[in-house]
Amino acid sequence: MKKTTIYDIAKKLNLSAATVSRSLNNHPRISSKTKKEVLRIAQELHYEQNHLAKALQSGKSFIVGVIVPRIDNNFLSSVIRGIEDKLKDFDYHVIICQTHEDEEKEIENINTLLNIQVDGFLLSTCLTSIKHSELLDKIIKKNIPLVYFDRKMEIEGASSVIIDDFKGAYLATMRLIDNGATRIAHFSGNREIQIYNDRLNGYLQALNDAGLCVNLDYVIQVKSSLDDGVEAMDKLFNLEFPPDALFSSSDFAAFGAIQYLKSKNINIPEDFLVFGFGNENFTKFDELSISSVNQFPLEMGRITAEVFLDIISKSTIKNKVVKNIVLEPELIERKSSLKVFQFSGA
Amino acid sequence: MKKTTIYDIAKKLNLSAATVSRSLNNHPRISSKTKKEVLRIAQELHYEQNHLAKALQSGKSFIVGVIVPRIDNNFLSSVIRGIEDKLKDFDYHVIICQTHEDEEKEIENINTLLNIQVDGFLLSTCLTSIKHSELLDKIIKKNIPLVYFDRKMEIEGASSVIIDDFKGAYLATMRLIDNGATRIAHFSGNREIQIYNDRLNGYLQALNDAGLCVNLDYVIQVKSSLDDGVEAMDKLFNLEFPPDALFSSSDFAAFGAIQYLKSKNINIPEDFLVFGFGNENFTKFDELSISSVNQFPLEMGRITAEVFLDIISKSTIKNKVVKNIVLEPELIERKSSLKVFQFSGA
DNA sequence: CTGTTAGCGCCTTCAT
DNA sequence: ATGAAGGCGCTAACAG
Repeated sequence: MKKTTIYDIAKKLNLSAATVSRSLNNHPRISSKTKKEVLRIAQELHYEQNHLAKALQSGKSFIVGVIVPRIDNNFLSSVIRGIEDKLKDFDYHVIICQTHEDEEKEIENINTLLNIQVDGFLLSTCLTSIKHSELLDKIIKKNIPLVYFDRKMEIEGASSVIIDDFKGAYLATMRLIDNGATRIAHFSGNREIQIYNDRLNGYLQALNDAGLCVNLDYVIQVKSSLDDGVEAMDKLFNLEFPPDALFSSSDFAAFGAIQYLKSKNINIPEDFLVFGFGNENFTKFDELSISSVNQFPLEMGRITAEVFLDIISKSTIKNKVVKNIVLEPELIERKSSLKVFQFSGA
Repeated sequence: MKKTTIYDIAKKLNLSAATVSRSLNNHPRISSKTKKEVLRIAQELHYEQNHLAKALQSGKSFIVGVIVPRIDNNFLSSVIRGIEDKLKDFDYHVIICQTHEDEEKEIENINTLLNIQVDGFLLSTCLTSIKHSELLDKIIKKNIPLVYFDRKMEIEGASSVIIDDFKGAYLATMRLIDNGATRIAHFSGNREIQIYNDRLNGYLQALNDAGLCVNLDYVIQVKSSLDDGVEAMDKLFNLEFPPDALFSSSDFAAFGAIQYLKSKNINIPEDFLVFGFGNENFTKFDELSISSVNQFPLEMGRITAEVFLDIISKSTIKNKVVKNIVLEPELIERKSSLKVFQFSGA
C-alpha cells in the first residue's frame, strides 16, 4: 500500500493540499472545523509527514551532527544522552560520529555531515592544528551553528560549553597537597587540545601557589587508556625520586596507574595519593575508589543542546548568536586521595 | 553564496540538467568527453549533491537506524564501529539510538526512525513481550530491512547476526568444571531476552553433562552493572553453602563480584573461579584478569552491515532475503579461571 | 479562511 | 548521446 500524502487527505475532503498542510501545522487562520476534519482523516489514513520532503522544502534536515572522540566511556555517552534528551523535544535527531582521536577521521566526519546537511554541529574536537580552520570556516560561512562541548577550539563565530578545566585541575592538585603530597606527578593529554593544556596549567599553578617546585620529569603525556597509565607509572617509578601522588587528567590512565601501584604493593592512599578526572563509573568502586573531578556530563549535554537551539531560533543574518559557557567542576573525593594521619608524637 | 546545483553546471556547459545528472552518476551512454567536462565544472563550482533531494526522489534516505541498549561499553561501541566502517563505503549514514534497557524508549526510537524513513533497522533489542510485534510487523510490512544483532527476537522476515550464546556459556562453564569448580553460580540477565536465556541454558547443560546437580539458589538475575554484581555476590555468600565459582553473563557484574570477593579476602583463582562474558576492555587488566567470552564485536558489526546491504541489493518484492547468522564465540582464559593445582600426595 | 501556483534539487521515463 | 517534462511531498507567496 502506497504511503498517504496530504493530497490523499485533500482529495477525500475536497480541499487543497495547502489547506491540509496548514491544518496539520496548526496554522492560525484555518477554521477549527477544517482542522478537526483534516486531523480525523489523517489518522484514518495513517498519514505520516514525510520529513524528507519537508527537509528539502525548508532547507533544514532536522538532524544535528555530534562528533566525539569516542562513545565508549561514561562521560561522553552521558553528554550525548543529555543532548538527545533535550533535542528530542524539538524534533531534532542526532547523528553520532566517532573520531577515535584521529584528525583525518574528524575531517571526514565533518564533511559527511556537511553533505547530509545537518542543521548544526556539536563537536568535542580532537582537531589541533589551524590547518583545519578552513573547514571550520566553511561551517561558519554556511551559517550552520557550531557548538563545541568539552573540547573546544578558538574559532570566530563558534559557541562552546565547557567546564573550567583549569580550576578543576587546580583544586584537585591542591587537595593532594593539602593531604600531604609533595612530589605530585601529572598525567597530561595531548597539550594541543585545550582541556589538557588547561589541566596542566591548573596543576602547575597549584604547585606554584603551594610553594612546591615543578619537576618536569613528573609530567607525562598519556592517552586516555589503562595501558598508557601503567606504562607511564612504570616510568615514574624508575626515576631516582619517584612521586608520592598523581593527578591524572584521565580516569582511565589513573586506573592504569593504580593497577601498577598494586602490582608493586604500593598502598593507596597510605603510600601514594591519586586524583583522576572525569568521574567515570568505575572510579567509585571499592577496590579503586578513585577521587575524581565531576564534569556534569548530562548537564553539559543539555546545555550544549540549548545553546544550539538558541542559535537556531535567535540568530539573524546580521546578528549571530554566540555563547561561551563555562561550567563549574566538582571535586569528588574518594579513598585514593584521603589524608593519611601521621601519628607524629607532639 | 547560493548552493550550486546541477542546473548551474548545466547552464555553464549549455547542457540539460538531465545530462549533468547522468554524467555525475556515471551513466553508460554519456560521452566521456561530456562526463569529463561536467566533472571539471562540478569541482570548479564546488558542487555537492543534495542528499535530501536525492532521498526524496529516490524514496531512500541513505540512513540506517541503529538501536542499542547503551553505547558506553566496549562491546556495543565496537559493534557500532564495525557497522559504520562497513556502511560508509556504501554512502550510508548511521543514526544511533540508546534505549537504556527501556522498552518504551525503544518503541519511541523505532517510531522516530520510522518517521525519518531510515532505510534499515539494525537492532540490539531490549523488547521482550510480543505486544510489540505490531510495531515490528509494520517495519516488515513496509519492507524495511530489519537486522537484529546480538539480541534478537523471533520475527518472521527479520534477519539476525548473533553469536552462539549457548555454546559460549556451555564452554565457559565447562572450563570452570574442568578447573575444579563444583558449585558454580550463574549471573543471568533478563531471561526474556534470548541471549540471557541461551546463556543460562548453556550453563545448565554443562552442569548436567558433567553430572553436577543444579542449585537454583546459585542462579541470580542481575543487571549488567558492577553494583548488581556486588549485591548478588553478597547474596550468594550468605547461603549455607556458598559457591566456589561464578559464570557471569556480564563482565560488568563479574567485575562487581570480584570487588566483593576481594573485600572478603577471598582469593581468585585459589578460592574462587570466575568466568565472564563479553571480553570488555577492563577484563584484561592484571588486578582483574577476568576470563571471558569474546563475541568479536567488530566482526559482528561488519557482518550485520553486510546482511543489511545484502537485503537491500538482493531482495525483491517476491523474494525477500532473510539471513540468520550465528558466529562462534571464543573463550579467552585469564587468571580468574585458572586451574589451581592441588598437591594431593599420590 | 482557502485555493493556485511554484519551487526545493534530483532523477527517470519518453522522446529525438 | 542528449533534451524535455514530470514528479517525489511539502510549504510559502500570492490571490481572492
